[in-house]
Amino acid sequence: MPKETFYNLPEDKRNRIIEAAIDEFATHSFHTARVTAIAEQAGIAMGSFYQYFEDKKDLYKYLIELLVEKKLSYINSEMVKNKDKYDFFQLLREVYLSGFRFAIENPRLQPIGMMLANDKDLYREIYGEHEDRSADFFLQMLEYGKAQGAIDPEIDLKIVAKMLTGMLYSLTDFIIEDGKVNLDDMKIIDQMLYFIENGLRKK
Amino acid sequence: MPKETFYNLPEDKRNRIIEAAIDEFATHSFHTARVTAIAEQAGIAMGSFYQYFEDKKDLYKYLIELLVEKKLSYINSEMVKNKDKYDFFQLLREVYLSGFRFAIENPRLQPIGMMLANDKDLYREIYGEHEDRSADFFLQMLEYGKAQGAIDPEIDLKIVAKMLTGMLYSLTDFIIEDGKVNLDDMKIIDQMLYFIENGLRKK
Amino acid sequence: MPKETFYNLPEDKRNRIIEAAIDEFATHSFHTARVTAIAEQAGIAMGSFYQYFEDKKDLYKYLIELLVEKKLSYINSEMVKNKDKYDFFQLLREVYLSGFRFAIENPRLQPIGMMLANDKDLYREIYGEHEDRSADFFLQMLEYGKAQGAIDPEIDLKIVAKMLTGMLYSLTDFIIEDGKVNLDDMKIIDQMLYFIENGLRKK
Amino acid sequence: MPKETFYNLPEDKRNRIIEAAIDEFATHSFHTARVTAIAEQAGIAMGSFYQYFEDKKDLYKYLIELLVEKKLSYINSEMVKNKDKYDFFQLLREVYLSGFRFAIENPRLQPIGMMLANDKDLYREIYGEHEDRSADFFLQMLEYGKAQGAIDPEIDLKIVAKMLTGMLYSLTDFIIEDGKVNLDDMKIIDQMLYFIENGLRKK
DNA sequence: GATGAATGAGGTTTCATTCAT
DNA sequence: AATGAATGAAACCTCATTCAT
Repeated sequence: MPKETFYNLPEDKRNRIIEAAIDEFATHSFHTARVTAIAEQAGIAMGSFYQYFEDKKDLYKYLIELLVEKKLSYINSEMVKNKDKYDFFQLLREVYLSGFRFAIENPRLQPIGMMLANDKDLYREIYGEHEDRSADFFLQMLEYGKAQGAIDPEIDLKIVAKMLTGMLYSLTDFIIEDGKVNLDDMKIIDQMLYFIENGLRKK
Repeated sequence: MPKETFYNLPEDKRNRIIEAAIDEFATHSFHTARVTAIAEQAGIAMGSFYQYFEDKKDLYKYLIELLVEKKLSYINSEMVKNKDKYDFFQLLREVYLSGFRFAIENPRLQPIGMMLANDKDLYREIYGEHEDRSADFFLQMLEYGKAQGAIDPEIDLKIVAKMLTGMLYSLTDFIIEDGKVNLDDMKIIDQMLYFIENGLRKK
Repeated sequence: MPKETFYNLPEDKRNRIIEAAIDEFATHSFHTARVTAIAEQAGIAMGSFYQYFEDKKDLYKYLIELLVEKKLSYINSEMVKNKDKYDFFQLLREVYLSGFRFAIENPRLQPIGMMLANDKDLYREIYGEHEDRSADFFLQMLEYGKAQGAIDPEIDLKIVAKMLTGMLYSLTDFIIEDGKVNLDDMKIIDQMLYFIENGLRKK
Repeated sequence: MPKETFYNLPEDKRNRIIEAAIDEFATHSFHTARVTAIAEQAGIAMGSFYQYFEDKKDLYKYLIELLVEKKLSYINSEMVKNKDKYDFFQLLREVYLSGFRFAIENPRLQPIGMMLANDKDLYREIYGEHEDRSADFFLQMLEYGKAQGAIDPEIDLKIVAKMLTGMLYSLTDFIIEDGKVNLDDMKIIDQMLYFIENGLRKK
């Protein structure tokens, strides 16, 4: 919740600040990130920062909100576009794929999320007791898949949701690290899907 | 690489320092961890700390080394004991299981590893360019399994190694969070294995 | 000495500013009082403030002047109305009484005066070397009383003037703190007068 | 409550810090007093300050405690020495006199007390709900005097206690301002006593 | 004249590390 | 070798005042 003043800023400057904040939080944890660095890089005076935001945490929360929103809209738009065309596993593929695409197009955002996930106190301050939102998301998908009869009913969905989350993160990391992955040949996705599908599909 | 003096310390005091360090680094990132807190909790003088270690990072590296060693020996001892009795999937089960057991018995060590994994700079400083040691470990296992003919040859092992790593971390986290998981009923493991095995096994 | 612009303001706005300033200076010392708070509460823009006043001190001086004026006129009007009807002690009673009444009716002004009295530097900046204007006032009264023959000639008027000042302040504070004092029963005044009169009256 | 470290300091340095603090708080309110100035004047590093005290308020509270203690012991020693020799008014004289002496010998302490008295929030933080400790002190004395039959029973002691407090402060201020008052000629005290005694004594 | 964003000096506090005993 | 005080470089944040529209 930035202050009014922030929203009144010319878009250009507002963006500079957001970009600077992303840069800083992508390379530093919340605690080691320096307000000074953000202000400097954004080309504003220290004092100005505090006219836009209550404090460092205020900016951080705002940023997280922004990123989540961006990512969700990104993923959903893909899903919504194709919802009817796919069965559960194709849907899952889309989710992973859009996740990867998002990460590739916004490589600085990945570490921010990872760092937040690792600062339990901060995470709780932002999301309350919601343990893990990503797993929740997968859990819903899985329940949908189960209802469709696509998933082996023997399988504990809660555990699989956790596993899918972990895999998504690891692979995303892998893909970004690698840098030069070309998602279009889809091999990595297919490999992964092949693995998951065999693991889940009802026989 | 602590200084000579550290190794010359009576075991009792050395342990107190290590325990204090674990406590601090388990609840704080490298940067927010305070040397003062460690010294205090260990019951040594601030000045003494710098007679045992070069600086904070020195202690940290040493600690990481220690933990890795401890974990590896933990896992390996289990494996070695049973190596001949199991096929690849049973081996994998043992690896995961011992990973969980280790985490449950040493719950403070998990967050330390997670935090390190998220501080790329620090990670690199410790492991050089070695991207991900856990994935390396799984990769070796997978190659062994492939050689045994247990694994579907279609599958890209490098990717699966990453996935296995991610799953292991996520599930470990899940198990620790939950707190009251009783590994003895093995259900969670079986669920997971069921999933993985279907995903990998040669048909 | 506010700027021209201030005096040109519509009375309503001018009053809002004065009221806001009183509120702020009644609850904060000169240094801790915030211009921002005053502007905000008065409903004017920060920039406007500096078009009305040179700076914070400018407003403050103006305010003090205003308050002194208000208080003096308050007291004098009572006195003047009744001057001929009373002897010295009755006059003194009126002074104290009107002092109390003023404080009760304007409870926010009391702390402002107290705080100023305690900031010697500020006080001097406003009143120059005039040590203590309240004592001066009492001194004049006392001299008048002495001339009338009402006061014991043995008594050093300068000292008594100081004492009367101190008592007035303390009692005013006492009365305001108490909150629910009903001046109409006059008991507190009579008690005080009884004490003072015995102390001063010529025998 | 300073930290251990402060008490372990060589007396010389400890005194330098106390002196510097007195200097700063005698000329600035709690809020405008600067830790920097104290450290500088005491000739210690900024960081050292925070090894001796929790924060600025910690030092301030300690200082107040110190001053109160000093003043009380000062007054009491005088009283105790002479308790049996004097009747109520002589005792009162001693109290005032020792109050003046204390102020003259410790002229920097007076403004500190005055400023505290004017910062209601701070005062309450230090003394809880105790409205006014000085008035309490006088009230006890007056009750003692009344019991002895020295004081006119018509008089409301609570009010007089307040008045005595106010007078004491005003006169102390007067005396210090004046600078060159020679208490030994006692005239000022006698004047004041003459006034008070007439006001209170039973007739 | 009015507005409110921009500025930056200045203050408190933290903590890794050094130093003196 | 052990101690623990000393140091000072940051970091965050506040607010009076100026500036640009």
